[in-house]
Amino acid sequence: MVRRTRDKALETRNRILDAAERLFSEQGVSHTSLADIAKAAGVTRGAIYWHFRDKGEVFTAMVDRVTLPMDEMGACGAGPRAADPLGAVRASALFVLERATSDPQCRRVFDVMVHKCEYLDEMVEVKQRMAKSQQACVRNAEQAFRDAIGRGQLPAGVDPRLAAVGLDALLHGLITSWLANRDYFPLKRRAAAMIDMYLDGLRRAGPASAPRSTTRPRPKTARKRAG
Amino acid sequence: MVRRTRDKALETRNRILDAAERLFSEQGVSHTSLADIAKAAGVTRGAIYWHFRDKGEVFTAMVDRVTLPMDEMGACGAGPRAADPLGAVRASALFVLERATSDPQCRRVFDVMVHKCEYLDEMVEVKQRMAKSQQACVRNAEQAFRDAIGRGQLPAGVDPRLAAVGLDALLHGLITSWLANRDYFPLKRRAAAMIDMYLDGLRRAGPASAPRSTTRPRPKTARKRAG
DNA sequence: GTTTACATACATACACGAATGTATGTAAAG
DNA sequence: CTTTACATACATTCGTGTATGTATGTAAAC
Repeated sequence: MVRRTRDKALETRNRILDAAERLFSEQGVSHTSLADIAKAAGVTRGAIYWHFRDKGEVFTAMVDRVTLPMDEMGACGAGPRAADPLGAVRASALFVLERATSDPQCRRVFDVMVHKCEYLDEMVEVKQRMAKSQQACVRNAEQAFRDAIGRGQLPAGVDPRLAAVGLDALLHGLITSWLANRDYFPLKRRAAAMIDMYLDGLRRAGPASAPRSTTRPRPKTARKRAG
Repeated sequence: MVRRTRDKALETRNRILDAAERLFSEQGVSHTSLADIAKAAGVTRGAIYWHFRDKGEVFTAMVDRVTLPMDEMGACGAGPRAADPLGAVRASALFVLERATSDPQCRRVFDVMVHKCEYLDEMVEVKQRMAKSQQACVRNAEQAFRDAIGRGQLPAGVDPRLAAVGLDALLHGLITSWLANRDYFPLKRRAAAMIDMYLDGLRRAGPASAPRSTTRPRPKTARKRAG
């Protein structure tokens, strides 16, 4: 069995990536050899070396096939012309969690990216892909929060940047924890409640929102600079 | 140079772990060989095999040396007898972030655990260590929130479990994102503001905290079960 | 306080498989 | 007939595990 037509070749390429996706998710990236992938895909290593330069290229190609959870955040239109920016953020966040928990391929690949690979210098491409995804998420949320303040949906005391970074961290933390142990928290069922809890907290924030805690640290005479 | 006394042997063991910590953090776990570690520690592989069974044991020993960020959460006394449970949570959370950002060894090891190793079946010990740390954090926060409701520090509408999981996710997400890219957000400087934003949100939560968003999805006739 | 006997704390050397990259073969598509 | 899309074969490196050597600490016997 040798040369197939162009589309057959593409199909072979996808079978390789499918196999890589499964094996990476089962055994981790560095513990999966190209021989393993070839065997699982029903081809030889020669086929892999024809389509990709090395394992790193297989990995990035596998990642490039899917839409990451946070990518949904930038997609959902929370632009300045949206009538309900806060609602858009809510919908986007729910979409992110929905995709992360329900789309099997997205879930598998993201799990590999978070828990089954090591980020060294050679992984810059994938790392930057993730960083871009995150930055888009934060920027979008920040803009939406700013708009929400302008439209009176949020009090002026809210720091849009802080709120956006917090939302991103919350989503990221939820997804990664849930992927590490799905019994830990029923993320799908409680996703809406979690997002609403966070957004409601912003909505009700007072202008001078200082905690009234009694054990709050007294202001020291000399304050250390924190970087 | 051969057999040193007992304390010299312990020193050798620590030098091996120090080298492993550095190399794991620089090159990742699976891309670091025992020969690399031995060379960096100024010993031979024989010394490593004397102190540890294999690389996995080196890794877990390295992890066991340090206190993880979330471990601080369980340590800070937020027990039922605390007069100010919410303040205790705040202090604990700040302590977690402070340790994660300021203690170089904690930061390095946690970075390795999060971004520089792959969690396969063989890594159960370390994975469970992390899970335990997280569960203790959530349990502690949940109890504190419950106490806070009892003492009137939080409105009764707050779901303690939800708030605790959210806080843990927020902390975890902040730390991991910051470790991946420290320029992304000045975590040390804004840690207190971030925690206060979250806790203030809980404090001001109304009893029926339904979002007033106009783009909120209409209730469908048939609701999908979310698991 | 030597000597004996053994355990400790490594260093050295070797044997093996595993993984990679490359070079080459080859049959079908265009 | 050339290029494509692989398969096959080979060379080499790398990492591991283990076996073995060996000098020292250490404790007891005498």
